[in-house]
Amino acid sequence: MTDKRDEAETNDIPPSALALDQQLCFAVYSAAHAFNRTYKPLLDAYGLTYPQYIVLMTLWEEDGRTVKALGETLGLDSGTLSPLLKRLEAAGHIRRARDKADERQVLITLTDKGKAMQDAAIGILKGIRQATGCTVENLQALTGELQQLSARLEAAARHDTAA
Amino acid sequence: MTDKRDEAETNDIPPSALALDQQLCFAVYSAAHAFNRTYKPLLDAYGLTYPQYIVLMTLWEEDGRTVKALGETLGLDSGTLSPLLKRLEAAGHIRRARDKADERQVLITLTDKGKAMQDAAIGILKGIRQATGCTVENLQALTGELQQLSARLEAAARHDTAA
DNA sequence: CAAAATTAGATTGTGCGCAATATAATTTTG
DNA sequence: CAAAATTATATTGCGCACAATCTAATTTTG
Repeated sequence: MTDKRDEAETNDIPPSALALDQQLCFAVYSAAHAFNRTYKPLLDAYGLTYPQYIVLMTLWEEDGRTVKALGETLGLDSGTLSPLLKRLEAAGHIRRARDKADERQVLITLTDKGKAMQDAAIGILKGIRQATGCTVENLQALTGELQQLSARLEAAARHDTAA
Repeated sequence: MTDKRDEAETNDIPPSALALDQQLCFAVYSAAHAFNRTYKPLLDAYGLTYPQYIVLMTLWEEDGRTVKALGETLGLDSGTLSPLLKRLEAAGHIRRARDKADERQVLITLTDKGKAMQDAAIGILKGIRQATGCTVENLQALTGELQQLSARLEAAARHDTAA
């Protein structure tokens, strides 16, 4: 067993490594699409998309957040959130209002309709869990590994950009 | 330890389960974005997007495929692929030509430029592996788990649609 | 073989997702 | 306190992603 010699262990790339079905990035990309396709019929019943749904989830955890705070939690910028939030407002789930204290900020608050969606979310969550076919422990383990992976990828991106 | 009683094990949902950071779907969604952000600077150098890149990867494995075959491999439909393939053709990476034997089909073939990108892909792959901070074994294990997850999600979606 | 059904792609419309830019409000500095 | 820098959000443009629809080609059926 050769011990890890710094980068040596990541540098021996066999030709077969370019095969699509061996790449983690593609497995993640496909799983994201698979989740989206699973959520779609469940969310269509409420006229929501998955990104809109996770915005509501964020607000259920803490209402009255700014657009910036939502963006940091979800990893999305204003170019994505601004129109999305307008659609959520048009659908009656949220209200958008400039902060009186700092008019640069827009505070997002749930309407009664937006709060009520939380009840439906329990049912949706059950449907998704069943579709994954995973035990709760299995779900938690995989979730944790992906969170670590994302953190490392973002850290690497930050390093390269900063350098 | 209570044995699994059919659905019982998936039905006890504590309120905290709606927390965003406990959801596998969001971990997958975030990891997909993180990968995309990591790939972007590497692919920008060649004027490619990640979806365009995986189309090329598919063609490196087997050239001369139809749009439908590409769509089945990648999980994408013609609404996504048609314009994407036109951009890849405009950039000189592929050629599109109707099949003489069956004029409904369009055969996609790599140009020399498209084949040459395969050399650059090795370097990109190294950069990505380093950014993940994972060992090869770790990458393979996670990839396998996600492939199983996607398969179960797609199977569940197919069941529900068919029923 | 002609009508009906199926199949492959392309097109249109809507909604992300993000870079680049613009605008307005606030904070920092000289 | 006024000019400069920073901050928060909005807008624009481009590229996925997918449902719905359309056209043309092929296959199936009567």
